[in-house]
Amino acid sequence: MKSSSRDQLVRLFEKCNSSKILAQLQCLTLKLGLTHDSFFATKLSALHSKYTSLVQAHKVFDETPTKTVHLWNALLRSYCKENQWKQTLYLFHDMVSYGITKGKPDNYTIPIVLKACAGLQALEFGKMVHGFVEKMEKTDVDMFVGASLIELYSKCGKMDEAFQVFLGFSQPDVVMWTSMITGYEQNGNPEKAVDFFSQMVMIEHLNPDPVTLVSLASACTQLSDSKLGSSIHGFMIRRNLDYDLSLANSLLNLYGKTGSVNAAAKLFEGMPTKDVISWSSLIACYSQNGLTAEALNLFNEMIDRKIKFNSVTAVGVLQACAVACNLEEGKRIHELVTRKGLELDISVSTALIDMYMKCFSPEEALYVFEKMPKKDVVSCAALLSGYSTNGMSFKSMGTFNTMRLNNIKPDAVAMVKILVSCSDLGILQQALCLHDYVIKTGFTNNIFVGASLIELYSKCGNIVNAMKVFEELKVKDIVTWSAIIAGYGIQGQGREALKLFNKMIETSEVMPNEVTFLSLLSACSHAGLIEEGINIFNMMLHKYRIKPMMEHYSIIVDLLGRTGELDRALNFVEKMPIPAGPHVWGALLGAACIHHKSELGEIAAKNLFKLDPNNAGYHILLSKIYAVEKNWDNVGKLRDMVKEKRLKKMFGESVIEAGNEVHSFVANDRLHSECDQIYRLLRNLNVNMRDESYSSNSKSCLQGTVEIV
DNA sequence: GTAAGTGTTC
Repeated sequence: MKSSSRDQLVRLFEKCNSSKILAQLQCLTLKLGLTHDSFFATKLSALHSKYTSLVQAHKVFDETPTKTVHLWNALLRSYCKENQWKQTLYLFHDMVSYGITKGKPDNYTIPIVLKACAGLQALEFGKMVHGFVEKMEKTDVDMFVGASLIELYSKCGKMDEAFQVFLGFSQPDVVMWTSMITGYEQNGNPEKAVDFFSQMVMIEHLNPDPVTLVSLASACTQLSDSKLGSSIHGFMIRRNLDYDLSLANSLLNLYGKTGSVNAAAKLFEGMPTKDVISWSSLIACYSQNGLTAEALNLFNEMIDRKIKFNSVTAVGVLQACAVACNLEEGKRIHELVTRKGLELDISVSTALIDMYMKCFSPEEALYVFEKMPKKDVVSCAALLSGYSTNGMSFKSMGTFNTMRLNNIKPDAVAMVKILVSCSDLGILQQALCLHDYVIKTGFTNNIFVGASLIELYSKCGNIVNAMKVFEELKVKDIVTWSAIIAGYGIQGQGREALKLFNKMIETSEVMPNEVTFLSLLSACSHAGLIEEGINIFNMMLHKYRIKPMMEHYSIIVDLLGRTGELDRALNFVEKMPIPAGPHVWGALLGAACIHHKSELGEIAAKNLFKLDPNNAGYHILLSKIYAVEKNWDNVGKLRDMVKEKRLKKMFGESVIEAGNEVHSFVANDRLHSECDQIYRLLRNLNVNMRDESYSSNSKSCLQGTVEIV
């Protein structure tokens, strides 16, 4: 009788799927006097953690006198599932010290405990558990334990140790292989991850499952290998795995990151089920590939279809607003996000700051920043770099100081942003301090930081230090090479820049890219090296097969133009394979202005007024050409046009360091306390320059402007 | 009972 009611109860427990049924089952167990039966206690504890609470689960555990391994395991698993890793470890400690009634920690216990260790990155505790495993009979250790050990070591960044565990098994299963692949992928070694995958499939003839393919797809994302990615997609379809949501989502991400927008959209269309991750991934894919309208449309579709979005979705769509410079939509999403209470999420706030900064609304960005309950490196970096894009780099330095006061340590990206902001200011004193800081914080060998430091010193006029930084870099990549080449260019030392370029070609295996050529061409332009510049341009085209961008064309026009080769410049523009953009015509207009060629100026201006009608600078340049010719009628017409269109010219601001002070000036500035003396000195300089027959053109004074247009 | 998927500053 008793045994049959016990069997019935077992069956009822199997069917339990709600807290209500659980409560009834608990009553029934009590009535039948089976609460102390460790089997039911274990079941009750597990069900409580699933349907009610951990507290209830723990209560059942406490009230059970016979604590079997199963009961312990159930409670450990409950804590671990709730990510209460510390509690899990305390509990395990109790279990081995004094708590256990029957048996000892087993193959079920170890993976739970190891998971908690991995979550806490508690390597020492994990090693102790490993020691525990090593004392077990080898035949008793199963592959669940093996996979968990691999996960522990891989989460602690110890792939060598993970590999040793892996080698300890003669026939590792798919999960163990996958754990290794995931480990390498997550520790920044995607090549090795792909290697292990090939071995597993080609040599061991094991069948990858969806999880294996997810990890492989992540590795492909890191490698930007969309080819291998598509073959995963093919494999997935052949094996009918396309129902696997995680796998489809990770492919969606892969396509997005490798710029295969159409493939991503097609995959998304065909997915039988989609979750918030699928939607967010495609929105981010659109944003990151510049299809901002598509990103916004998809987000709006989500709202229309009442699909709930989360903070990740918000970040993706805010990026679209930032890229599109769409302040209106940005504000609307800010409101939506606030209504959902997501605006305090640190990454949403950061995306908002970035969006407002890129939409030229630094006040709004600061408002979001100040409301953040907790600031981190990334949000500070977003604010700091936003100030520099809004021409307020002096505020960036203030933000950097706030960071230091709040003990927020910059990472490599933040460091780059700080250095770039300082470059805008061109303050050598500050540059030296920052360099010192870079050394102290150990960023000296980061190539991105190195390149920014080189640029900083160049812009502060200290090429010696720029070169020192360059020479001390252990690894020199194309970015650092281009930075030092550009540095010499800024100094007007075009020949040195060319020498460095040749040295790079001869002594290293680094291949020049479009940025390198931009730096080189601009160096030639600043130094007036016409033929060298043309040669470099041809070399880029024919030897390196790099397709010139608009910037390359405009530099060549600038180079020809400022050296007086105006016919060649116009001829060059007319032969361009793509229609010339505003910068190209602008360079031509600038050249026409320096050399007083009103006819050429008119050609350029005609195109510019079409391409960039609201730019006051071009109107002013043309009017200056007319002024030199004393063609006051046309000057007047242009001035009227500017007034009529209400165009405003942006002020160019100069900053100079004298002693320990930084002074800033704009054109015709009379605000400085020593203004009279400054203008007196300028006049003297002008006289001296004329005496030295320097070909300054005080009538147009446009040399600086040509670079800006 | 073990392995996996989207996001913030370059």
